[in-house]
Amino acid sequence: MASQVTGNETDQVLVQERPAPPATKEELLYNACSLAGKTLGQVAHQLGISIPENLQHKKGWQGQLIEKALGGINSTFAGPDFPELGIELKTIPLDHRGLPKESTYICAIELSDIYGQLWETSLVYNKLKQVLWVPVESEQSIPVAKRHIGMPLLWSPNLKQEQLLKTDWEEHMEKISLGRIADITAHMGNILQVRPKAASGKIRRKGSNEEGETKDTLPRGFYLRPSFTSEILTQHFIHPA
DNA sequence: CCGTGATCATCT
DNA sequence: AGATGATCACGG
Repeated sequence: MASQVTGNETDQVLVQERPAPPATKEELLYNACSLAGKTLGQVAHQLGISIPENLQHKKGWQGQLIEKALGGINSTFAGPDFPELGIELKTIPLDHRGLPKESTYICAIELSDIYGQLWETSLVYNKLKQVLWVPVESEQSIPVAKRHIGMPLLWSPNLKQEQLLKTDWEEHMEKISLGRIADITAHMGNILQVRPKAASGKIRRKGSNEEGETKDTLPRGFYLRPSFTSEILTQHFIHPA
């Protein structure tokens, strides 16, 4: 990986290595643990990345920062961030109580060639079967640079969780395969919801149902509800009430 | 344009 | 306050 020189050279030239992709999950987890307790500002500075005042126009900034810090692939690849390890990286914004502030985006929903898809080979399952959660302090009152990174959690769904995910996914996919994606709202799904995922509400994309018909629809994505990600985190991190 | 990284802005 | 629907930036 390329190294780079940070801006200030008054004391010495600070050369920071862009971490190479980790070879093992132990290495990835170790690296993620070493970020815990640091601020986003510290990590950004080490990587020579400028820090935005707010995330209004930089919505994916934290996620991309942590991804770079851990040597994840930087692309539009529709699969886990660490393909060799089969691990997906997700930063998760926490409020002052330590609870998730937002839903968690999983992936775009295919609108073609969906007939006969199985849960076991779905993109949702492939992304969620092993996730490295990296909590980030995300109260808006805290300047972006001062927000702390928390202890990471390498998680895989347990049987109950996987069953819930599968059930939701199958219900959503059945509607979609019948050409009824427009009928799906974010109210549906116990833990996995379907919400718009586009640059704007005006975007339209061709889809097709099992009869080969096409229609224009607003692109959608799968998201995990905050109540579910909260459950994931609290399984492992006990915090006082 | 599309999929990734997500959070924003508004309504209930 | 919490959730839903809408939106922003970037790389390919």
